[in-house]
Amino acid sequence: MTSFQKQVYSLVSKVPAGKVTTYKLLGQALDTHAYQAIGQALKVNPNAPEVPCHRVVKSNGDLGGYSGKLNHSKKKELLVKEGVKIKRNQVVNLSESLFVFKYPK
DNA sequence: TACATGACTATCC
DNA sequence: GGGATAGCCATGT
Repeated sequence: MTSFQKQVYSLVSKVPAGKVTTYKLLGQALDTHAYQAIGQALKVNPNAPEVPCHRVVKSNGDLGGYSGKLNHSKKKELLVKEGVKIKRNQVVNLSESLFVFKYPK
């Protein structure tokens, strides 16, 4: 496990239930632009329950691939149950459900 | 070391 | 609003 992944997992695990974050925000929190690398870190996520990767969406509110192309549509319903409104693989009130990291900088 | 890949983002049409 | 293109960074071969 790389230190980069640790940072990603650490941040994602900080996202409270009913909230979501974006790859871009994570990038900001990590002070990097490795959005894709973040996605990859999550896809090889060894700590599935610890790291709620289903709470990470794309910057435009789209769910991305973790529950879209992949057969994980159940996670979408889980988000809805947690309070996040989802409409056709996309977060409805992104601004409302968006969790912003208060990172030092 | 160099090239290819991807759960992305921003921009242009 | 939707599709195509280019730029990004971390990983794996």
